[in-house]
Amino acid sequence: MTRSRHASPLGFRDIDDIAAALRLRGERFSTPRRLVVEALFDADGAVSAEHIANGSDGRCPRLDLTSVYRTLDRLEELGVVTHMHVGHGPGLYALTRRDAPEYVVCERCERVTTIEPAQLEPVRAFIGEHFGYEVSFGHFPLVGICRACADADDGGVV
Amino acid sequence: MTRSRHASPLGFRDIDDIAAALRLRGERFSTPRRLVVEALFDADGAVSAEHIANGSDGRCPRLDLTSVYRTLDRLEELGVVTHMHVGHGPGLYALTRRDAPEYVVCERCERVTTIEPAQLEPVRAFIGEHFGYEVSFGHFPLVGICRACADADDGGVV
DNA sequence: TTTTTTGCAAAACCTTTGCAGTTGG
DNA sequence: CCAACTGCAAAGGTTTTGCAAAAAA
Repeated sequence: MTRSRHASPLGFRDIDDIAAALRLRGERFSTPRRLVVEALFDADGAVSAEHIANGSDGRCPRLDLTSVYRTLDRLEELGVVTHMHVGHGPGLYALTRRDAPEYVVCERCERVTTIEPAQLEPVRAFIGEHFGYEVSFGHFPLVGICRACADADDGGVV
Repeated sequence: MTRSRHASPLGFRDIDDIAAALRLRGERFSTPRRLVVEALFDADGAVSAEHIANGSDGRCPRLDLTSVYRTLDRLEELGVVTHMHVGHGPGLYALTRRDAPEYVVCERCERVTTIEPAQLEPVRAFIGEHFGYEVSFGHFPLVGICRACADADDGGVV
């Protein structure tokens, strides 16, 4: 099993890895920055800046929202963080994954499903061929109705 | 050619049609509302509330932004208007088309391409089958890079 | 005349900017 | 010590809400 040290789903293995990347660029790894990164490691999926600023729902000390946004911006420039836009809500941030996932979001319940880019290759090819666009669903996810919500409709409306 | 009176691409044929629909619901067809509707008829594609409020680039009198938003909301409830979200910008409004078009937007130049829903049926089927979502691209359009911008990249970056 | 609609002001929401003080290295 | 970072305050862009004045029917 001589696998790469980067076999994990994350581009950066741990907090120290990210701290090192920051220091390498002359940036500092302050307490607020550490808290933001920890919040992202702890998070179950993508979270809003406010979620992080509020202490990940009480799991860590509160931070200033501005600092969180600034930290997330820096981390995104570094490639450590990626954000996406779900519906009308705030931007959602997550640690960058090496395989750059794409998403489908339910516009009813906001459920987010992660998809491996390779699985969407047929869609990308079709749209490229027929309409001349190179589409991607990492920043602005696909939007639709998930099966559960569709089934709920059947029960309620029909 | 005994086609339906509704053969036009619009669900409502003209301004009087919309005025009638409003009055039918006990609503009034005021001057501001008429101006909003005229702006939509005049518009080349979907436009922002601000574009309408500012008089569609001088082609009609200025209106209060709030009233424009309220009018657009009412018209949307009536089914006369539909809005969509393009990138990070403001919502864009257009008269509802009977064939409910879908869109692809270039995230670089904001070019919006209209697509007949039938043409995207293969995409819808694929995503429904593989991921269990009924997707649509009328409210949150597909996002990608158009050919022109992709070609520009080739020139500049390579 | 009566009910709806308007316009203005203010606020809500998400995000960015400016700046003085704090902190990491 | 000094550059980088933080927190606060304020503002920017989009949209919503409250309310008194105006207008439609």
